[in-house]
Amino acid sequence: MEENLDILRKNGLSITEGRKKILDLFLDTEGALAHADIEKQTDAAFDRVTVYRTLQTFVDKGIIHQIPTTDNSVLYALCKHNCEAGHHHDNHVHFICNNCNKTICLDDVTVPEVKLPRGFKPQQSAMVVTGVCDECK
Amino acid sequence: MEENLDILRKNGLSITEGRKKILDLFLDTEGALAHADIEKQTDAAFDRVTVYRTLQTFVDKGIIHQIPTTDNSVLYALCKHNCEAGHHHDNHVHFICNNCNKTICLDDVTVPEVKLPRGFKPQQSAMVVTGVCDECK
DNA sequence: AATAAATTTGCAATACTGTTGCAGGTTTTA
DNA sequence: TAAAACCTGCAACAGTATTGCAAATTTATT
Repeated sequence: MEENLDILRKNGLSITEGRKKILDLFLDTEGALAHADIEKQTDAAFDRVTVYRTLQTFVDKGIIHQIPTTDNSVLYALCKHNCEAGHHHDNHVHFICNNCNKTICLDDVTVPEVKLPRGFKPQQSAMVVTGVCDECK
Repeated sequence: MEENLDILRKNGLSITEGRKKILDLFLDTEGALAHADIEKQTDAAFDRVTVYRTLQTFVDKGIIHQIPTTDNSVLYALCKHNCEAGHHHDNHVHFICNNCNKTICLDDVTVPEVKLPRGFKPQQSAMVVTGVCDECK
C-alpha cells in the first residue's frame, strides 16, 4: 500500500522520509495528533522544526486540518473529504473524550447553523463537544 | 460603583489592587481579553505571574470563563449568567471578527445540540463562529 | 488599633512552544 | 548525470506559561 506516496505526489510535494513517516502516522491514527505526539511516535527521528514545517505544508495543501480545542493546544487530523489547497471543507464536529483524551473527527456530524444577532455575518463555524467516547462508555 | 468589590467579596477573595484593576478591565470591556491585553492595559503594573494567577483564580471561582479560539490563543471573558465555583454555564456561542479581531460572547445564542453517533455521551459543547461583526459590517 | 495568621505578590529560574535564517543535504528535472 | 529546486537540521531567538520562595499586603483576632 502506497497511499502516502499517492497523496504526496497528487499535491506536488517532494517525497521525503519525514513526509512519508508523518503522513503514515496520520493514516494509521483514528484520532487527532498534536505536534508532541508526532515527535514521540517518530522517536524524535526528525527535528522539531521539520515536524512544524511538515505540518504547515500539509495544512496548506489541504491534506490535514487544524482542530480547535477548548484548552489551547493545537491538534491536526487528516482531511477525509477532498479538501483543496487553501480551501478546507472542514465543517464536521470534533469530539474530545474526557476519559481517554482522544480527539475524534465526527465526519458525519455537520456543524449546525445558528441564527446570529443583526449585523453579524458568519463565514466559518467550529464546534467541539467533550464527553465520553464510544470506546470508553 | 463598587461592583468589583462585590464580586470579589462574594467569592471569598482578598481585595487587592491587582484583582480590582483586572476585574475592572473585564467589567469595562465588551469583548474578550487575552493575557497580553491585560498586561498592556494595566501598563505592566503587575507581574506577569500575578496576572496569570489572577486569571486562574477568577476562572476557578466562576467569575470569568475561557473561550475556545480557532487560532490557539487563550481568551477570557466575564461570565454573565451566574456561574458558580467550578461549575460554568458557558453554553453561548462565541464570535470572532476577522476584521477587528475582537472576540464577542453572543450571550443570547445558545450552542445547539447535535446528534452524536452511537456510544458517544456529550457533556459540554463549544461553538466558535468567525466572520464579520456588527460594527465592521 | 495593633498584632498574628493567612493570603497574595514579585522575582528568579525553568520549561515548553513556535519561528526564522542559513548552510548543507536530498530530491526532482532535464 | 548534472543543475536546479527543494527540504532538512542547527543555532538563535521570542513568546507563553509554571514553580518555589521570601517579602509584602490583606484579613482575622484580641
